[in-house]
Amino acid sequence: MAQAGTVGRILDTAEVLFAQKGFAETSLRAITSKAGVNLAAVNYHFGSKEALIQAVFERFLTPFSLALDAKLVEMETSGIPDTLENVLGIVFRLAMGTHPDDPQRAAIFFRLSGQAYSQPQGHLREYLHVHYGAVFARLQHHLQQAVPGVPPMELFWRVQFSLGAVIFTLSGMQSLQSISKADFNMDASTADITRRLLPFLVGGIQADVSGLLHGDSQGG
Amino acid sequence: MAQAGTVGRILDTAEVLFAQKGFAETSLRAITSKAGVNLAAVNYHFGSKEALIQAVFERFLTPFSLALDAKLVEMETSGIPDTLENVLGIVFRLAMGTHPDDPQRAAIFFRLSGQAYSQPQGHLREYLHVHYGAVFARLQHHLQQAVPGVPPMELFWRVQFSLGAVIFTLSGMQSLQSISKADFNMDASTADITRRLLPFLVGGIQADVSGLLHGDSQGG
DNA sequence: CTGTCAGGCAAACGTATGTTTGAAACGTAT
DNA sequence: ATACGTTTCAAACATACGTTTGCCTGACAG
Repeated sequence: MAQAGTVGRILDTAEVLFAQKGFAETSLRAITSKAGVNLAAVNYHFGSKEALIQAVFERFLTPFSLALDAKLVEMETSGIPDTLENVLGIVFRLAMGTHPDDPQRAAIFFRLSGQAYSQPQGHLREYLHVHYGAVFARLQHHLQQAVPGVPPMELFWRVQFSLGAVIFTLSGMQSLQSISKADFNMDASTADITRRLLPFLVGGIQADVSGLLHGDSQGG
Repeated sequence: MAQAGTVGRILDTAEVLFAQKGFAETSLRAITSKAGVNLAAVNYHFGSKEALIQAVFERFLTPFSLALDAKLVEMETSGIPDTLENVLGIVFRLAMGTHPDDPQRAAIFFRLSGQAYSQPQGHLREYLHVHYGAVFARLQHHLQQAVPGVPPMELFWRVQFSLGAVIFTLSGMQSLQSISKADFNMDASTADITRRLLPFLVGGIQADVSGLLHGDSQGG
């Protein structure tokens, strides 16, 4: 969280604020004042606010994407079986561990992803699909190996459902924590939640496909 | 979609725009111009933008909440067993059917819920918890009957995961549809997705709880 | 006809935002 | 020391927003 230059400080601060409050609700003035840099620095170094958002994602997703790809390849070569637990475990550990120094970084990662997907126009969504679609396809392929009984189309949607469960939960974790604390008198950390998420996702993805025998071809 | 008075037209339009673009990104000018009413009408009839948001939710959630409560009571009295399929089926059919004339209304319902939960400050979230917490508790109770083997704390989180899967997917359905169409050359309707969601959620909620034998007490 | 009042209207107000500007400060090579 | 490209800075700009204002309309009661 203590990058030297102006660019780094802007990215560090923007990343946190975007995750906390969303893109539209985070003003450049809020970023620059908290980062201790001049307001004009954003437009000078990045060009626009939208470019800054893109830069934040690039800094986040590129290392994650590369690491995930490497881990999946490593899994193939070393003959580790394609089980849901293995594949999803890789994703989770990677998301949690891209920045081991900061335990809250994983929450930021998921919250940012959630903000990106929630974007109405979907500019960012398309950007993500273009730049990181290959890794996503490889991930989906491994999941498909894990559950060959689930048609590809069905798996596609179940991955989306899983994404929703992860991102939505971790995005709203602050509020949910207060609720769970009130109802159950218990605290819950990010690691706690991800530990609970894994069996839920496994159960959902490998659920029975009876009663879904309609248009589940696997074209294109 | 064609309510008579100015108030109704504002609510109808605001509901759609809020669901499409979110609260902050939807200006009063956009609402009033699309609704064909004067800009000042919102502040005149509702007092403020935040009050309008609250009014939109109230109009949406009150009938849904009442209907859900009635359906759950009806289920108790008529002796229908508390299975996940039954309970979740009620919720889905109700969400789809609160406004049978408009098939897209269900998507709006879920998207609005997603926007509410994504709200950073959580004002709306607290409002929802206060006004509709009882129905939610009853729903959770029935789910608990369906999966007695899952500890209450675990069930609480799995319901949150399920909410995430539902809301996230249906919120981003427009973008997802284009992706699924590109990758699988298939279209997907809201009814399609909810049909796919049910087995996923059932599988996730009733998943094995082995390996989660930590602090799963059920205090307060 | 007159008075009253809720509702509708165009216009303006104050504020916050993203962006741009022009000058000052800095580092570096000549 | 001088010149030059880069970076920083305070200030302003244009725009969009939520909200408020003052006037107008139209119906209805006296």
